[in-house]
Amino acid sequence: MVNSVESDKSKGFNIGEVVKQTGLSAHTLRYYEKEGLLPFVTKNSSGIRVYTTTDLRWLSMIECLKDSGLQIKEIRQYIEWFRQGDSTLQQRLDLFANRRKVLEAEMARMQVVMNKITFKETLYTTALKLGSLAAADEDKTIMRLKKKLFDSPDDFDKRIQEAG
Amino acid sequence: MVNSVESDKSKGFNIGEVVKQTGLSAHTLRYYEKEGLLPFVTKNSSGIRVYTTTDLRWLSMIECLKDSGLQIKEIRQYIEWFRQGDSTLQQRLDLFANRRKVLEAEMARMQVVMNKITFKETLYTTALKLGSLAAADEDKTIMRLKKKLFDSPDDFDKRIQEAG
DNA sequence: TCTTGACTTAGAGTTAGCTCTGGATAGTAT
DNA sequence: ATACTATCCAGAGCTAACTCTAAGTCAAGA
Repeated sequence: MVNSVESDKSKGFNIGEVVKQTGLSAHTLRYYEKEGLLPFVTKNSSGIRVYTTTDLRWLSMIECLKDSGLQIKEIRQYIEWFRQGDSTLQQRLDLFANRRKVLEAEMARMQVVMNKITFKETLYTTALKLGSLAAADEDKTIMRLKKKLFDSPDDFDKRIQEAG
Repeated sequence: MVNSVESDKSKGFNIGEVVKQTGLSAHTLRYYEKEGLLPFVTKNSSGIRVYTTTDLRWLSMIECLKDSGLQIKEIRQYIEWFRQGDSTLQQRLDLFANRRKVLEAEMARMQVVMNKITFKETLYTTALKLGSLAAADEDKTIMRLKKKLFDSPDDFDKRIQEAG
């Protein structure tokens, strides 16, 4: 066995194991640690990192916070708050409440983009069928769809109609 | 009047006008042009850029494509296809179809993140009410919510439960 | 013993997308 | 004419989040 740490799960995982489980690179794991994102990781007598299941849970949490749009330094701030205990409950609640608002706005934005992209997909499908983009632009079904999607009081939506 | 170009709309807009209308900086607009994203922008006899309404529509399109996750160079590729005319209809359709798939996946991912963040928000609201995170973790309502949200066959979701 | 391969460190390099600097020129207002 | 603002260009600098390099340590298998 090359990885003795790996074979005895009670002692935790070495970095190679964590790479396999998380999909993150060893470089990235060390980078996260340097940036203060994994303050619980310990090292054995040879100086080798030993990751526990708690560290793996933190990595999942970090992934979630990252996906929510948080930067590394903001995640570090959250972890520092966590380590300070119940005196920082309010700060952490504020952070999650803010994340939820940001995510909601982001998802609404993405829905708008999705509508536009879907319209373009339909437009180009018709263009291929008819042989030209100009013909598709004159197509009754396309014109009706365009009207339905973009003839709203939203100036931005109106501006996008003709390009591309 | 400082901006004579601005006051005569038939001649188009100068860069300052476009900055106001789009929220992009003049630097960014020149950068986009340098990167081949605005091949229709012309210059007057003094070398000053003159933007038309078509250019503004392209900027809206570029914003949409950027929001859909496309990189600058991929947007340039799209614009090159557009300029090549109907011979590239298939490529452009493929691009939009791919964008839709990517966006759908991204939105599904974001919904998962949203569930986790919303759970944390509820958890920390309860923690503040009860005075400690440990107490909130023992709370019946929280435990039921946690079970409902994360006791799925999804290993990832299970792993996240305890951290933070 | 030697090789293999995973690990260690500090620190340099990369990529995308801007963002800014400096110095010159152009156009308008008084 | 003077002052002021907007614009031009080339090119350097910045930030985030990695990503890699170099030089060396360590443990296990043949």
